[in-house]
Amino acid sequence: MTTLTDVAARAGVSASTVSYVISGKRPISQGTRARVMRAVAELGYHPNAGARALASHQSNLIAMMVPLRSDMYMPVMMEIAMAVAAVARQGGRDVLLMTGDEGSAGVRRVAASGLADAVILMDVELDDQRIPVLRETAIPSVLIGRPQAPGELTCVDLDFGATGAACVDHLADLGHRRIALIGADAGVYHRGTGFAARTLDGFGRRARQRGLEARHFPCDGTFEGTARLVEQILEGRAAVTGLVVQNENALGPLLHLLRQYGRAVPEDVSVVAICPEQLALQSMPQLTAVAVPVRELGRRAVGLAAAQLAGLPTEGLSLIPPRLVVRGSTGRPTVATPSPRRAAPLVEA
Amino acid sequence: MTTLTDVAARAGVSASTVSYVISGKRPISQGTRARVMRAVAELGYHPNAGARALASHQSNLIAMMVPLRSDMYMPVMMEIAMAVAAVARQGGRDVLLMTGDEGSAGVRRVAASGLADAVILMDVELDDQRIPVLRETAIPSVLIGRPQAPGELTCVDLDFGATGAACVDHLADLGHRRIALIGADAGVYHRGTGFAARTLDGFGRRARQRGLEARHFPCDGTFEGTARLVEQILEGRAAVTGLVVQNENALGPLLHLLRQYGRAVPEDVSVVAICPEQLALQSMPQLTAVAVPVRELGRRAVGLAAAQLAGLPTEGLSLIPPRLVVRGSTGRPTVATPSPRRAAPLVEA
DNA sequence: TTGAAAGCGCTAACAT
DNA sequence: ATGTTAGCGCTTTCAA
Repeated sequence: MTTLTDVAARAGVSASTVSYVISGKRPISQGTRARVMRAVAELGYHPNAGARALASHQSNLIAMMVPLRSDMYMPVMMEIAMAVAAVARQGGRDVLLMTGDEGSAGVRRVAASGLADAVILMDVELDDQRIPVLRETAIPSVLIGRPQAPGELTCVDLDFGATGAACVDHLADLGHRRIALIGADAGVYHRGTGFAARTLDGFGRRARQRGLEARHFPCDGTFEGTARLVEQILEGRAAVTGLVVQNENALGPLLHLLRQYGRAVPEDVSVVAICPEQLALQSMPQLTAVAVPVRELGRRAVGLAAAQLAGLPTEGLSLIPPRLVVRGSTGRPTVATPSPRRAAPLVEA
Repeated sequence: MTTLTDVAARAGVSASTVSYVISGKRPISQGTRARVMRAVAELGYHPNAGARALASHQSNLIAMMVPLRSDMYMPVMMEIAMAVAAVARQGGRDVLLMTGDEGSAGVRRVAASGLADAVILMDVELDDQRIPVLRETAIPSVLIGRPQAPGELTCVDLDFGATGAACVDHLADLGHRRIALIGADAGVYHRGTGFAARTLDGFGRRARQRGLEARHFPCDGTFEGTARLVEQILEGRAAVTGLVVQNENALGPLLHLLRQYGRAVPEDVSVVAICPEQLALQSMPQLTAVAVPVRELGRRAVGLAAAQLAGLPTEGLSLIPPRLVVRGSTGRPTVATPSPRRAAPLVEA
C-alpha cells in the first residue's frame, strides 16, 4: 500500500509538500509539483480516505436517504439518486446510500460519527422526524420535498402549484371549459407529502381565474377505483373534456378505460399528466405532461449541499419551475361544449 | 464532539476498555460494561468513522456500482440497490453509491484509497473492463450478472437458462404446441450481458425436449418493431399460441397489439413474461411471469461480500432458481392446434 | 517555497 | 479483566 511518505521519498520532498501539491492549498514551484505528480502517477498513489477524514474532519461523503417504500415512483427515486451520485463525484465527493427506514437515528449516526459531511433527504414528509435531528446536529442538509415547517432548512422541489396551473393553462388555451384533476389517493391529501395539496391549489386557483369548471377526484390508483372515477367523469351532458392526472398508477387503467368507453385521446378527451418522463413516453398516445425534473433536483440538491459545506448561506426553498411538454394526448375539444358563453382563447398546440 | 476518551473518563475506565466494550473483541466484566454503555448513551457517543477506518484498516463501507444507463430496467436496479443497502446495514456496514460511468478507475480509486472494503458490481458486461481491476487490487467483490470469464470471481445471478426452460414447461403443461420467445434487441444477443443468450438457450433446449415448435424473435422494444413481430407471429395457420416475453419495453405494445388484432389473452394467446414483478402486476391481465428476484440478488450479494470480508471462500457462481408465478395471462389453448400428433400432457393451471 | 512535527480518534498489540 | 502505548496516514500549524 502506497502512502504519502512513499511518494515524498520518491519525489525527494517532504510529506507535507506532497500533501500541499495534492490539495493545492499552498503555492508550489513548478519543478516540485512536476516531480511529485510524477511520483504519484508512478506509484499509483491514492490518498487514504480514513486518514484524510480523520485529519481534516471532512469525509467528502454526502449521505442520501432514500425511502424504502414511498408514495413516489421508484424510477424517479433512482434517477434522482443517480444524478446526485454523478454530480457529487464531479465535486470530488462520494455518496452514501441510506434507506429511509433508518430514520432519525440514521441521520444522527452519520452526523455524529463524521461519516458524512452533509445529508440529502428524499421524500420528506410534512412532519418528518428526521428534521429535528438536522437542527440538533447542525449538519449541512438539503431536503428534496417540503416539510411543514422548513424554517431555515434548505429545500428543493418542483413547483407543484405552478405545475397545476400550467396544466390548466394548457387545457384552457386549447379551448377546454370543463376539466378535472385526477389526483393522489385521498389519504395523501391528509397525511401526504404536500405536493398533492399544492398541485390541487394551483389547479383550482388557475381554473377559477380562467373561468373553467373544474373538479377534483382523489384516486387510489387501482383499476376498480379508477373505473369508478371514469364513470363519474364521463357521464352526463356536462362531461369533462380535459383531464389532469397526477397519479402514476392510475394512468394505465385510465387510458385503458377511456378506450373501453369509446373515448379517443385526444379527440374526445385530452389528458395532461404529471408523471415521470418515461411513463409519459411509453404510454399510447405519448402524454402531454409535466415531468418530475429528476436530474435538476439531484443537481440542485448537491449544489446546495456543496454551498453549505463551503460556508455559504442557502436557506430557503429552491423551486423548480414546471416544464410542460406537449405530446399526443391533448388537443382541442372537438365536441362543442354546451353553451359556451364566450369562446376560450385558442392557441396552436 | 464526543470521543472515546470522553466516554472513558465518564465511565472511569481506560480508552481501550471502551473500545473493547464497543467492539466486543475481548471479555469485559458485567459492571464495567454497564458503566461504559451508560456513559456511551449519556454522551450520545458515536465512534468517529475516519479514525476507526484508519486504525482498523476497515471502512465498513461496501461500494456498489450501478449503471447510469443500462439494458436493465431502472426500477430493478433501484430495488436491488435498496436491498443491498438494507442488508448491508444489518451487518453494520454502509453502502457507497457509485455510477457505472466511473468505470475501472472508480473501482481502483475506492480500493486503493481504502474507501470501501468490498465492491458490488451491477449489470456486468460479458467483457467488463472493471474485472481486471478487481483482480489487481484483490478487493473482495461480488458481480451481479455474469462476465465472460468469471474465473475465481464471485457472481450472483438469476438462472436464466432454467428460467427459459420453466417458461416452456409452463406453456407445454398447458397444452401449447407452438410457442415463441420475444427477446431482447438483436444487438443484445451479440454484445449483450449474456442473460439473453442463456434464456434463449434454456428456452430452445427445453422446447426441443418437449417436442414443441419454438421460434425466436429478437425485438427492439419499440411499438413499430413489436408490431412487425406480432404480424409474423400471428399470421398463417400454424400460428403461435404461447409467447414468452423477455423485453420490458415490448410488453406494453405487445398486449396492446394483441388486443387490436382481436386476440384475447389468455384465450387466444398465452403470455409468459420475464420481467420485474411490478410490471407483471400492473399489466392487464396480470402476467404469468418469472420475476427478477431483486431482493434475493441484493441479499446474496451482500452476504457473499461479507463472507469474503470474513475470509471465507465464496468463489464461483451463485445461481438463483426461477420462480414462475401463474397469473391471468396464461391458459390452455382453446383453438385446437392443427394436427397435434399426440396430445400434450395437460396439467391444472 | 519548503520542512518538521504535532495531532486527528481509534485499534490492537503488549503488559499486568 | 483491564490499562498502557504505539501507531494508522494524513492535514496543518509553526518555523525557516
